Amino acid sequence: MPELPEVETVARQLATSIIGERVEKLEFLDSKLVGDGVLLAARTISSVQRLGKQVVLFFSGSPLFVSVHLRMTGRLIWEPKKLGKPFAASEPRYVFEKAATEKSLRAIFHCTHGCLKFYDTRRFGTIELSTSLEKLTPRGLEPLSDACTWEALWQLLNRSHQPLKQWLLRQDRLVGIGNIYASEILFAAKLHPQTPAGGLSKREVQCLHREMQRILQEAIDNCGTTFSDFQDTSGSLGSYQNFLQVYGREGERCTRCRRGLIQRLTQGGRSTFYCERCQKMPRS
DNA sequence: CTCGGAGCCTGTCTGC
DNA sequence: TGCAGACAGGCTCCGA
Repeated sequence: MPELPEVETVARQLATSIIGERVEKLEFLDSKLVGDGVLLAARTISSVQRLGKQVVLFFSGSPLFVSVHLRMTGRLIWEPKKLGKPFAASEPRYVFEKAATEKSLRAIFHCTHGCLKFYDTRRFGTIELSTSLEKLTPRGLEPLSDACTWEALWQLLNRSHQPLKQWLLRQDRLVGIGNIYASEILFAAKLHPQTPAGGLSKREVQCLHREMQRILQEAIDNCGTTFSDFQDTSGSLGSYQNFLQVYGREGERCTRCRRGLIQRLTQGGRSTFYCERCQKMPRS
């Protein structure tokens, strides 16, 4: 369930390992993944960056970009040749359990000094090759960019009748926010998830904007969120799960007001968590 | 144009 | 113990 902070973490840590690596070939092991891997032959990785929820590899020479979308269960793991002991790109101390995960190996970037392996249990992830960075760049606003002022957010929210929680998940408006952080941001901003997105006051938008940036930044500082009950706790080993106030806490008492209980509701087929007491629906 | 729902996919958990 | 069904969820597609 990588969202912006998890993808940012993966991109940053991957950058420390693979910049300067020369790709020999890109091998696809899943019929769902297609592309001309030969294009990458003898190209050198010059940069790794996050664009929305995608990890994008930049190459030196004529324009060529590889975008990896991790979706739900995708993981990128750098396995150096010499060390013999592979490790997660996002966590050097990670003990890799080969037998358990080899089945989900979907693609391999063969490089001079090792392999960058793409694992994806549920096969939702994608790898895309493009000569145009513009094509790969998501349309939505980057929530931590200079362009994302509260006024810009207000403009985007304007006129939408969609419930706020579902609006936050729309990548064509705002990129990077997923199910976990949407609940956390709304809790922090004391906004009910079913509040119509376009109906917020100026003050509420300012608060939403401030809390969104604070939570995403704090999550990045903690290397994202990892759930211990997740199939195997590999990939990014962040610690932000220790800071989650509402997500996955149905029935628990609110840590803020200490009186309300955390409720769960389904919006657009996905779980939303909120405090029944301090996230009131606005009077319409 | 906006919005909601189905479908994609597989491992885990729950109930019978 | 074994099986069926529900569930997790980012994103695209389709229909209203």
